Amino acid sequence: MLLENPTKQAAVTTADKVFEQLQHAIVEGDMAAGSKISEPELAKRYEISRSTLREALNRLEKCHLIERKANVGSRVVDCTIEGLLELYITREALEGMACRQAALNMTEAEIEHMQAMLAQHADEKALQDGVAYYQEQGDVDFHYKVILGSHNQQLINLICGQLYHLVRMYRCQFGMHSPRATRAFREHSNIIQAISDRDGELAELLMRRHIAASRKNIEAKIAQQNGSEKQLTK
Amino acid sequence: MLLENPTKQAAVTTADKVFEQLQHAIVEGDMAAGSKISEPELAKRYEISRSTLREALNRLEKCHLIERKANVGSRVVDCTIEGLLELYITREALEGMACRQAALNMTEAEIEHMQAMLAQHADEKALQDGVAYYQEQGDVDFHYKVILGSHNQQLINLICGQLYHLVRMYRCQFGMHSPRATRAFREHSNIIQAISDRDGELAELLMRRHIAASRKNIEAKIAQQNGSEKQLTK
DNA sequence: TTAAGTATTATTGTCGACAATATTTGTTCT
DNA sequence: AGAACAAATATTGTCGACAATAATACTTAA
Repeated sequence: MLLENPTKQAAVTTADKVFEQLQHAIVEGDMAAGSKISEPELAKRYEISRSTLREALNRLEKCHLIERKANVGSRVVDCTIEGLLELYITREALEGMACRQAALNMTEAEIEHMQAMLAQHADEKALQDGVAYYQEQGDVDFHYKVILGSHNQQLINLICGQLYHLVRMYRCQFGMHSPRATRAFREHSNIIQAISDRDGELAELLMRRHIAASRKNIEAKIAQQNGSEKQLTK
Repeated sequence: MLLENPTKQAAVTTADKVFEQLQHAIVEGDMAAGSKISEPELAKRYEISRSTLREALNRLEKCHLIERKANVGSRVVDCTIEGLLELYITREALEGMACRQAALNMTEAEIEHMQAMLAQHADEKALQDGVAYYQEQGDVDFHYKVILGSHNQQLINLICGQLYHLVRMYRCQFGMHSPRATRAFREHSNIIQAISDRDGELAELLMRRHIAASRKNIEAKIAQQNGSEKQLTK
């Protein structure tokens, strides 16, 4: 089975479980982006006390899914185009470096495993051409493997523990399903090659271009959406 | 007056104040790195309830100064050489990108202000040659200005709100006072020039080299310390 | 004496109530 | 009628107590 987030550990406390539920609700848009959060109401809905709810809210704040102001309260972050661009620029920096480190630090076994994963995705792609889900999951898996391969706990925490929740939120809310299957596959392949060659500089460059391409793809889709919306409301 | 952290806002709630005190205590080493945190004891010492202490602990965890395990408790992060290297590699990625964005997004007024600041530091340097404090503060100010100049809230939050607390902690605990005054000054000068020329690519490259140089400087110092320690214990 | 198991203690997680602050509603004056 | 001020309401911040889990100390058996 493919993990949603390779860095997360089992939710043992009730605050953990509520945190995960709220996380899903925010990412999927069940809790509207930008909406205010009422502690008494949420606590009642999840049948927990405000203390443990606040504990859960603190974790949501840690991965930048909500924002708190003293004596005022919490709001779900809102998804803006500016925010999306900022997020992808940050990803470019962090994942680019992670990829460079992966080229330096990954074990041969890890590299072989990633190559096998890519081959498997290639088969699935050939089989279920057009079905975006596996490709989507494949993309996420690929990026996680590279990040973990950096063997840099700081980078791993920042990207997997914080940024990726926001990335998933934007993907859900803007309805992105990474439809650049064949091109992304080729890019992944080239990146793995660079890592396998232990060419950190090239690996970083390729990863940055890969993410930049993804960003531009999303930008185009948003521009397109805005265009059709304008036509509808006209 | 020079701000310690340009992104922080006034501490209004008592949890905020305790958070700041604990932050100082951890950064300066008054709370030993790696030591366990007893909630009842700390709450008693600061004369607050456990609830507000836990609120403060949550913020400390947000900037990676403590680590929590469910049903076990919190520990102050420990300063290892590996952690230091990971931190600087992450800085290289994030501040490099911030510098590139600053070259694209800073206003002319901001650039002029930064040039003026550099000139002032030059005077101070000439006047108080050898006094490292102002140079240290100058370095911090310079980096903050560049980061804020990126106009990228994501980068600003990550670097100023999270990484820099750890950076200060390492600087304090390892007794670093950035003694590469003249060289750092020249590097700052070149970076500002690149920003002023709106050359994002060069700006990023120079910033990355600047941070890498700082990292190597610290590495050398640590190696030197270890050497003398070995001699002492021999 | 050591090891394992059990009982005890201490620490963390969760709860409901109160205090302090912000927001809303209602009133009064211009 | 609109704006400014005041009262009432609701929300967040803080507190102390209880429940659940982990760490410790003790007892017992091999």
